Amino acid sequence: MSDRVAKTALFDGLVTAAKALASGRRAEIVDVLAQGERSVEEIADEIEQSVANTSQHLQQLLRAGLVRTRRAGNRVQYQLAGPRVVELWALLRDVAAEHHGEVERLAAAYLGDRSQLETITRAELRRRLGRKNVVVLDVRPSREYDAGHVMGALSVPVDKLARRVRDLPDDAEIVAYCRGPYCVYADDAVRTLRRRGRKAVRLEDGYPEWARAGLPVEAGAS
Amino acid sequence: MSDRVAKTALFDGLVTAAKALASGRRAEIVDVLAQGERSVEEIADEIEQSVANTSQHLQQLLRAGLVRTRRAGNRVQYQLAGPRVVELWALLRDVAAEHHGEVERLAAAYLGDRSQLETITRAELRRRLGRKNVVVLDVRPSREYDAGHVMGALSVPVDKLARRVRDLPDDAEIVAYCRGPYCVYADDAVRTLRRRGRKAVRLEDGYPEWARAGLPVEAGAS
DNA sequence: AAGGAATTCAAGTGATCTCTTGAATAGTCG
DNA sequence: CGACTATTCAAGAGATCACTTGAATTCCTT
Repeated sequence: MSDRVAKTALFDGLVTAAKALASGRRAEIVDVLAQGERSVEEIADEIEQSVANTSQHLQQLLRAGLVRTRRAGNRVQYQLAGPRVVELWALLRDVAAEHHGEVERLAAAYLGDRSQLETITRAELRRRLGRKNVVVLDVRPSREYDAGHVMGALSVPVDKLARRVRDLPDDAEIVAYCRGPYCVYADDAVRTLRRRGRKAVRLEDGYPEWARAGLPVEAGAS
Repeated sequence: MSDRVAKTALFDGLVTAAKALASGRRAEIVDVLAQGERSVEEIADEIEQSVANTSQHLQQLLRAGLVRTRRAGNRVQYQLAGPRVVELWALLRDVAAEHHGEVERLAAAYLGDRSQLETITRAELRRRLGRKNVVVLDVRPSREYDAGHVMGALSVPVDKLARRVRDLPDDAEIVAYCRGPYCVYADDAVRTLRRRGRKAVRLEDGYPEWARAGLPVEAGAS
């Protein structure tokens, strides 16, 4: 085999992970799986694609080794193959945000105007953790909270937030977080809370990044 | 604009860097540019593609923001847009090696049997740096050495190694490095040296990774 | 062992990607 | 200012990709 052929094959191989993530739909899948394992149908639902199409995307992620399966009852549960995958997805996003101007405009179109929403870093949240009158709110679906959440956080899924605002201490500073930097839930939560006169900010990214950074987490229902 | 349309566009946008790196040829380009800036023709030569095709690949990398240009004399010099790009390429490679079994086989086909070649980590090289009778050999083309190399390394391009073996101290332990973990130069160098009875090992990765890790470097001709 | 739900497979269509060829452009240097 | 060279553009061929539809598997449950 000539050197050129072998080198071509090697670099084409080294690039499998990029190929696997070179589709917005597969990136969405990785983003969801970073919150915990899911069946094919649940993923299809989340990314709003047909089950057949979703299954094919999952096969590709599987072939690239980014994802693993496990049978549970009569469904197949997919999960990320390891922490490096979350890392890769995060870096990819960051590079796009840093080097590809377009992203900002697209984010604004999907998330709305964020300029009024204050964010804090993981380090800052870490510092505030456990302080009196700081409340950390996990606004993801409760199943994701159960699978793992920031130590001491309360589970209040966005769609239930309006009804539960009154349960939160009046004078608390509220920090909301959700799936990641481009997840709408925390934005919506902060807007809802501020409209009701609460002090609320959002964590700049989400649970997967917090966990990956080795910061304190816990699991289980509230 | 519906949420689904906006979300689709956002995730498609977040994935631009993956798309840009989803081609083995473009990955080769990034790998070369990690050694320093190059003109289109030089890159075309390195990746063994036509100039027109190479130019188009470069335009794609440019549009994704992974690469920058600068005019120098009557040619255009391309360079990587920032250190995150090297980081991304390295992570991509690592994930492929870790999760995609195929890579090992492809690497063996291109690089030959590596099982006899001892490697050391950056940390280990760092420790040996400056010790008596340890010689660090940069076996890349001398231009790449000039652009930046491991502190204290000697420049001996592989194609000149055979002639210069006798200049190396007899009893030295030799550490060779080149462009990265899948670069042939250091492998060839170590094989040549061992055939001649020298103690030689290779650094597990290359100069870009060393520099990115903030380890001691210097620039300029020897 | 049969019924049934979840998942995967297969085939087809339109869009996108890679590389080629040949020509156009732009910018430097004499 | 004009010639020359490096780079880019444009159009086209063949391969690959994303999604659809409809059917086939698989394997749990009863």
